[in-house]
Amino acid sequence: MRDRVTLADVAKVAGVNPATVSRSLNEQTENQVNKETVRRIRKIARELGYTPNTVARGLRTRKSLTIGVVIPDLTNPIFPPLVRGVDSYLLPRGYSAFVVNTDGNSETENTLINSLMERQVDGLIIATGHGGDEMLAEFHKRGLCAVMVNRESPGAPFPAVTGDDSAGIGVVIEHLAKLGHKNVLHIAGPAESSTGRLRSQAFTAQSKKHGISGKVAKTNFYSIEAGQSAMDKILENKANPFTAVVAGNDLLALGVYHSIRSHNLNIPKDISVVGFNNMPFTQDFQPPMTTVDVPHFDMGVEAARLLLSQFDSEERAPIKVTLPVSLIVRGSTGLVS
Amino acid sequence: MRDRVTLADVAKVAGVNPATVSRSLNEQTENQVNKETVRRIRKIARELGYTPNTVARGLRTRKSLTIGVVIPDLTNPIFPPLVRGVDSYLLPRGYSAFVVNTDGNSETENTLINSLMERQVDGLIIATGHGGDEMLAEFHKRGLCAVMVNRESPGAPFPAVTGDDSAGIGVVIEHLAKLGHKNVLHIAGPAESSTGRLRSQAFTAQSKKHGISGKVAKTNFYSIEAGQSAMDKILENKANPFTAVVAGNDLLALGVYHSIRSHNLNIPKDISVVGFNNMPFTQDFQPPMTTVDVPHFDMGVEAARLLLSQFDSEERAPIKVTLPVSLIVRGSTGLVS
DNA sequence: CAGGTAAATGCAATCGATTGCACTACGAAC
DNA sequence: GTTCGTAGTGCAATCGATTGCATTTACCTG
Repeated sequence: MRDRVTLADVAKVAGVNPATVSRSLNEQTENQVNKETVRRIRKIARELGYTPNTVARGLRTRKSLTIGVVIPDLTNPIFPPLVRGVDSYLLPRGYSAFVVNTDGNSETENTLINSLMERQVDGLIIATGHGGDEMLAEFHKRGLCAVMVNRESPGAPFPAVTGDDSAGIGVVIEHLAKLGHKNVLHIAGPAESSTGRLRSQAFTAQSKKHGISGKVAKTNFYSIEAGQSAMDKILENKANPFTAVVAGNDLLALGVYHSIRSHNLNIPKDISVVGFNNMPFTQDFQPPMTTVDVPHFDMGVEAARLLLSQFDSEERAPIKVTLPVSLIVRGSTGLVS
Repeated sequence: MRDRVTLADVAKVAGVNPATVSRSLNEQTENQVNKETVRRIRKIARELGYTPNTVARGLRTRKSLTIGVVIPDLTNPIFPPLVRGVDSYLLPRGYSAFVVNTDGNSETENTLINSLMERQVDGLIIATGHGGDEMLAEFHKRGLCAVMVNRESPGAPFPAVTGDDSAGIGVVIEHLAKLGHKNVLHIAGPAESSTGRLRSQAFTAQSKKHGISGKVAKTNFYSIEAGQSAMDKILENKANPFTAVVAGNDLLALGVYHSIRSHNLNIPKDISVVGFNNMPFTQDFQPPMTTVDVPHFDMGVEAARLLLSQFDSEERAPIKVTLPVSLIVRGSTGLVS
């Protein structure tokens, strides 16, 4: 793209100083310029096809109007809605989002965050579950603006937006208790992720509260494969008394589906299964999945809102926003036979 | 983020000119500087925590190392793999991707592409199905680098990467013919999209070739809702002779699932259904969906590769890359009863 | 009519990095 | 002992827009 029209080009045609053009085109400063001149300059700018150079502006103003969004993996279907939520708040306000994928690798995460800083992002929205806590603390000291989403940040007092994991697990256990389940298995998400830990803790606490015998199996990733292999291991042990499985998220739950199916067992007749997130397509699985709806789009909106609100205010309180979740009962849970 | 370390800061500490620091830190120019000096300066830069300012560099070099990726909607599960493919090629080469969503709205598309241009993207990867052809032609004249993916661009001779739509529909029809289907319905994607048109044309041609009576129903969007309502309308007409439905993509096919189910019919016993794309989770639907696998990740890689290759070479030939597709037979297609 | 005020515009520095050109040494060649 | 080449650095312009300050012009007031 060559021969771009610059402020100076417009100024030359209009016979004025570039400064005047700059002021005329900016709504904040146009009142410093004669109304008639503004009209004339705007017209010329339009005719010449002038487009401001955001890069040059960013250099001078020290604002890039760009936000970095750090997620583990875009192909996990909970993230696209979250990103869209972020976008929906940022775009009308002149901001754009840079989305990067860490694949759960904290080294990759460091590299990518650094690359985002080099690109002068004004702030970060971080949705990765684990890693980089010491780096975040370092960044916080240096005055970086960031908001955590779907996670906490023990080391750095950034604001955080999360779903109500604890309450979500609560309604799940309550639901299973009502159906008569006494022995429930939790396929927990990775312990390095705060959602993994929180849901696991809540599971143990709530089980006890409802007089349910709750056991926990661990996984290293939030993925279908991890869920399947964890469940496979459980089912190999013939003498398992479980009548229901609470998975750390929907992907793990889907892995559990695969495992149960491959062992010629029936959901929910033999084993009930519950997911977490209500990601797209869970209602189309066989059977439709009972899960906990988490408002990911809204989480994105809220995170973006919090981040931008930090730019104005000097104080940076470690605000915590917890969004309500709700149980979606479908066909994967049933009465104990 | 205040108090960033700049080249000048490093230069002051090292007691040299900023130019020398710049040359020392750049692999292309470091041989212009004394080896010992380079070593010293690099050490100081590291100790001070210097990070280059990509914005400033971009202003001077007229390269942003940024690529704009224009897609209709990130929540359509075929796009995350495509974006990841683009990323996987760009990142190791120092580029980053700006992803924007147009929601199939060509006015939004214009706005967003303009915003990307203002941000000085070095090139564009465009995956939106329709709209903006005259704008693309204009951009092409002005020397913009772009690659179309999953679509053609009649108005502008940009390179394009697509799946082999025609061959895909071919194997689908062949498959259905073998199963004995004589009356097949095509729920076509929007006519404004090149995939919609191509698949529809291929359907008509291939049906004729195999002696199948092929009818076409149109939709305005690639969405579950559009597929469902289109199929609802068909099924209201009691006297329909169709034994199989070929949907324009998997989302439309899923809508067809919903419609068929709500009419208390069975897939594939009453009606066979075929999708297109093999998007994630199609194998987990009830029944698992027969569909055409399109290598979206590879399409992203290929698009990125083509785009970057344009930067070097002066000539910009309208290359067309067609990636092979393959039929994935699952449970949603069966013999005619 | 002098003096003051405000509106409108120009001037020039600035943001941070890159790069063509000029300059200084130093060693080699004649 | 000049002259020349070359390696190593410095100087200063540049990218395009923004903005504090200076300057001009016009108008108003006493």
